[in-house]
Amino acid sequence: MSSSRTARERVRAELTREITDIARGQLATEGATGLSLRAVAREMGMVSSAIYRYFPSRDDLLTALIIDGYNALGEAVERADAAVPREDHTGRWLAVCHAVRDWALAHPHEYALLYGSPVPGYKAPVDTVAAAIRDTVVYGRIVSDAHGAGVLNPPGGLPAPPASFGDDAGRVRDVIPEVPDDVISRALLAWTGLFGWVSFEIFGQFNNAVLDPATAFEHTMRCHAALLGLPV
Amino acid sequence: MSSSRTARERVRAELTREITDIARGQLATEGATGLSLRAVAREMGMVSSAIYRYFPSRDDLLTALIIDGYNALGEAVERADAAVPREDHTGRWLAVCHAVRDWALAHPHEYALLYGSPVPGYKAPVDTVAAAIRDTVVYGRIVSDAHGAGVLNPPGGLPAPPASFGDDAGRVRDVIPEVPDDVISRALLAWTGLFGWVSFEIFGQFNNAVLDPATAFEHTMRCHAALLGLPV
DNA sequence: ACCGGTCAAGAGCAGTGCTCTCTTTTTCTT
DNA sequence: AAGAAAAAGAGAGCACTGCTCTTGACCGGT
Repeated sequence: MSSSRTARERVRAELTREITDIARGQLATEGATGLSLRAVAREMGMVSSAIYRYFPSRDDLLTALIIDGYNALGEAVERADAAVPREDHTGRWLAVCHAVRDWALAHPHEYALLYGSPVPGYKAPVDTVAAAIRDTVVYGRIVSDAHGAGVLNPPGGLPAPPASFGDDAGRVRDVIPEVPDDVISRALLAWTGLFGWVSFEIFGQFNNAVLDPATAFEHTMRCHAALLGLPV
Repeated sequence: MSSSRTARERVRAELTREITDIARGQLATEGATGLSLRAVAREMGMVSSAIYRYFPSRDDLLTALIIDGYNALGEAVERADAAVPREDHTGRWLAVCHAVRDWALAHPHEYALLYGSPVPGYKAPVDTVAAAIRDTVVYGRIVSDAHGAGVLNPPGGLPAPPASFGDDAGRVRDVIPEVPDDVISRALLAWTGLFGWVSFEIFGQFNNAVLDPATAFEHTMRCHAALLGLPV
């Protein structure tokens, strides 16, 4: 019977969840390298070796946390996008920007795990990629929708992407369907600009020069919207 | 006599340098968290406790490496800028962009140390800040020169920064002197965009979508130049 | 009633940062 | 020049880490 099997399976799932929860707590307070399997076990009243029944190594636990993080961020971004009328493309872009920044501010260590230096000796398994692009997919749909609605009106004077960009543009088109190369190029600029800003802020790169980042962020993201061609 | 004093001081300076060199090597191959004082000592034929005569803690060693890294990057950026005619502001900007990217590609772990997640429990001492802004100072001078020469011609349609941005703009003006708020705002956008791109590339955030990053990077930085108002 | 799979527990290995003490070497002072 | 003082190396040791292996308990299906 599957119910008897689930009896065991269920406590296993619950323990697994408890482990990741405690680990996430440690991550939040100590950061990625401060995450200790033994400390997690201690907090659970378990012996350290028992954890290995659930996660074969520390890296596997980290991977679980990374996937959770990507999903949490992706969900926040999805929710922010969904709260804005579909045809308000600029509003959707700004909502996504704020969702990313707010989530990063609320979970700096998790953000660092996702978008900071990769943990040394750690290579992201394929499982993470699907979760990793959740936010990107939302963003791609906004750009795609705006282009489809014919509201993209980029400022003049921008150089056109070289023909050799076509191959990469084709691959990026998987997440930003049906837009020409130059839109893809500008979309990449805005996307890297968003995360570049947030990373600067979270990682303390502004060196006390920007004390009111909320204001500067809002305005910079508005500029990015204008560069993309969104109406501002 | 100072020469007798330097006898000891000199071997001390040399050993200090040897420690940082070996540590940098470990950093390059293993990454920041893989850096081990004991391993450094072993490689020097020293006993681990002796290292503590030179660096009171692992974090202090890391700080030294961070300062070295900022200086190395800053120097690369300064050289790249100096190799371009002063009045070719666009060329200087592109030279700086390529210098940053090339240095990051050549020293990914060091780049991660500087611009990735801050090492947990580690906060940058004040000493690092001076070294940290070397590249920024070069960049600021380019923007300042271009504005002074009257060649900045940004595309229309960009929103103007809000008045509340003025305070932060004033502080940023320390490194980008004598330019109005809107130029500072655009300069911040380009600067964060540059590092956002490089971080995405170095940290593997492009997820196999951008296989020819050199081309896309060059074009994106050209776009940033145009947005700044530089002639392209 | 038994038997096979699952799990917790504990000991143990190799490694880490760091501290303390002890000895040797070098430098400064008298 | 001799002795005091400062600096540096060596080594043992503490508390911690990830991880492995073995042992013994429990639990569900035949």
